[in-house]
Amino acid sequence: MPELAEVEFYRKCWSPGIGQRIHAVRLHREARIFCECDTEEIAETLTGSTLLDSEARGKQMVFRFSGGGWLGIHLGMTGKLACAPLPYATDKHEHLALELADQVLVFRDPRLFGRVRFARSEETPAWRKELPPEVLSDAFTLEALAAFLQRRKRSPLKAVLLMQDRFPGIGNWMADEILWRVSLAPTALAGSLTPAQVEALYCCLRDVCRQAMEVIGTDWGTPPDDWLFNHRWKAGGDCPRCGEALAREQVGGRTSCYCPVCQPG
DNA sequence: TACAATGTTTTAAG
DNA sequence: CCTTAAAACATTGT
Repeated sequence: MPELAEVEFYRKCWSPGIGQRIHAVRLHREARIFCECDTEEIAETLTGSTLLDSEARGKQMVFRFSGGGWLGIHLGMTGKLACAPLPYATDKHEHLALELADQVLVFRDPRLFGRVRFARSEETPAWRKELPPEVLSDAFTLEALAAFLQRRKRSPLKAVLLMQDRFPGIGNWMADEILWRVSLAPTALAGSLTPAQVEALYCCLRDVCRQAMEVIGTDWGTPPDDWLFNHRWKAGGDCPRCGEALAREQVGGRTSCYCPVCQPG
């Protein structure tokens, strides 16, 4: 489920815990999401510590704790964060719970595609330092985009936009939204764009990210009806621009929704 | 029943 | 070494 703006929304779900002491840590040590972690170290470090702050970069979140704890969370396809009042009922898909005085911060993920990383250190851990530039940052330049498209010139645009090492936070719906707005077919090869098309793509990329953060990242609002977003999810939708029936096709291993009229292949 | 689901990673092939 | 495509992962809902 979560892409750039949804991740930002979920990150803030734990903000009620900032400045609060963690009284107890419960985790499913055998869950796949902890396969890169020392779960003993997590419980040991976080119990009695205080949640200091959090930050999202693309789909990668990090929560910082007193005592040097760095908790990295990736939500995968079905992960969610929530803050619930105590007492509360747990369930089998909950893998991590941080109990505060009268609330609990929970991470649940039925499909287990999410990942947790952890470090205990004063310095920023390597896995947090080595992140690609955000799409909305100054470091994300038109030139960098053009160079990347050239490097992946034989791949379909849809597949390229999903590459997190260049477009952190972009996921299936955002990639479709971007390509629909810029009127490029998901199957168009990355190396086939004119300079003008590359520049248009650059602008749409940033616009979609910016607007998604405003609409969804703050309070999970519904985007305006002139976005592809509201029409793309199930078969039978019509293009909000021209009214044509939207098409769905596997591109880059994912179902892509597009308008065959506005985005001719 | 069978398939698809807002995501990565690994493997294999070119 | 680099790029690209496909399979695998685990579970739920249609």
